[in-house]
Amino acid sequence: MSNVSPYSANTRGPGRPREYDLEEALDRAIRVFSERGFHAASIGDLTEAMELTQGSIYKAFKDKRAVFLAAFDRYVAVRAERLAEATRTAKTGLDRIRKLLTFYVESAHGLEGMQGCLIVGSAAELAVFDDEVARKVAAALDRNEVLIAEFIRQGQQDGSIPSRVDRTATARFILCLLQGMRIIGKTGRARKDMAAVMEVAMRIVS
Amino acid sequence: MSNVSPYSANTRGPGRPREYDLEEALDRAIRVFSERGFHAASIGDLTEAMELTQGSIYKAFKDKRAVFLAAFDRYVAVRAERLAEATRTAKTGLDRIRKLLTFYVESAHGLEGMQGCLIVGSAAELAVFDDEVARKVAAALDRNEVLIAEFIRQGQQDGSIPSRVDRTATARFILCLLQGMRIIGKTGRARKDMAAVMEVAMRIVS
DNA sequence: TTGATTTGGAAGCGATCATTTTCTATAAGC
DNA sequence: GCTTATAGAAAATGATCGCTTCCAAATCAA
Repeated sequence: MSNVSPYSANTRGPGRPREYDLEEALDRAIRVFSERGFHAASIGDLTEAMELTQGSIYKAFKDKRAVFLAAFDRYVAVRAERLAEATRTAKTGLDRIRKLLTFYVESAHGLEGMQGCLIVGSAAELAVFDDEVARKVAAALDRNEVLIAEFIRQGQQDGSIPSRVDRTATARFILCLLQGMRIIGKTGRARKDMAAVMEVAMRIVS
Repeated sequence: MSNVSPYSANTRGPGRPREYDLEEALDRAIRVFSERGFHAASIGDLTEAMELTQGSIYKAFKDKRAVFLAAFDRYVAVRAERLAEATRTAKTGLDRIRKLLTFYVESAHGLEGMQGCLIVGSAAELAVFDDEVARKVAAALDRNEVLIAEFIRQGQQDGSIPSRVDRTATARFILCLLQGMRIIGKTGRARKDMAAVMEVAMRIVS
């Protein structure tokens, strides 16, 4: 988790040191941007959530968009690490897929589900009018798709997933399903509803 | 398509008549809100796209949010009608599911895909902080879920879909997939990519 | 025709927004 | 200990936002 952000205070130069933890502040910014989106999140919302003054924010970031980009990068990195953790213990490719789906069931239900996914929100709100964000969103989705395809490949190699399964198409299919769960989760669904979706999805790779 | 909006000029009272078609204007508002989201869409964006002056907009609607709500309602109604059209000719329940998926493949790729879905965008941006929109979004998703479940039921009745398929879970599963396709489509995918996703999905009901 | 009523259009309003500036406090480097 | 550089806090700024007001134009009811 270290060096996730280029703003990490890994080098101490002269001057008064920060009194706050930047990654912690970014985690709070992530919540604000996820819930409200970029445009609806005001600097006031951010200062309140990050527990910083406007001055401190503008010392650390060029502008609101820079806060967003940093929050986005951290969100992608943190989620990737948590997903890696969640799937690490799996014995087979099929089990990795199951753990991946479980990870999203957990994220897409209840309060966390209603908080929403920053990638999904950014895709909906910014993909058309902000090229850099669009590229970041596309890259994050692609990485996920590649990861899923790799899980399927592992499963086909260890015999837990039938070889007739089309890796590329199925990986993209699961990617769509995951993002869809995040959208549905915005309306506040119960875990068991999401778990049922997952069980249906497992049929595809069995 | 008539009487889709309560603002339809179906009764002519006294006063100067409208010089523009309100549903046409709303269709343009739909595009703006879909692409940019509610908060990023300024009144200026709306006047330009709807080809109206600010005065005309505020004559027809209480405020920006009322424009949004009317656009949302129209979007839901128009999409429901188009979907009904697209699935009407189907002979079996399975065929209805196939046509439903095809309908979303068409909507989620290329330029229309990048324009995005107003329901998805509203879920991401407004579901947490606007109760009325949240209810509308949930209602629209529920109607879709019920429709899918009904298609599955028909398929099980006419023998085109196996009876072992769990109607409720599979309907919600397909709903997730459709919304996910809309998110992925925001990044500008090709039709064939979406069609491949659809083919994988068809395995679930075969 | 006349009065009532509504639209179209432009100018103007207060509020809020993101951002900058200004000042003091705190710490590192020489 | 002096310089330098950054942090923190608050006030101020300019721009943009959503919205209102005002007036001429257009139509209906009488």
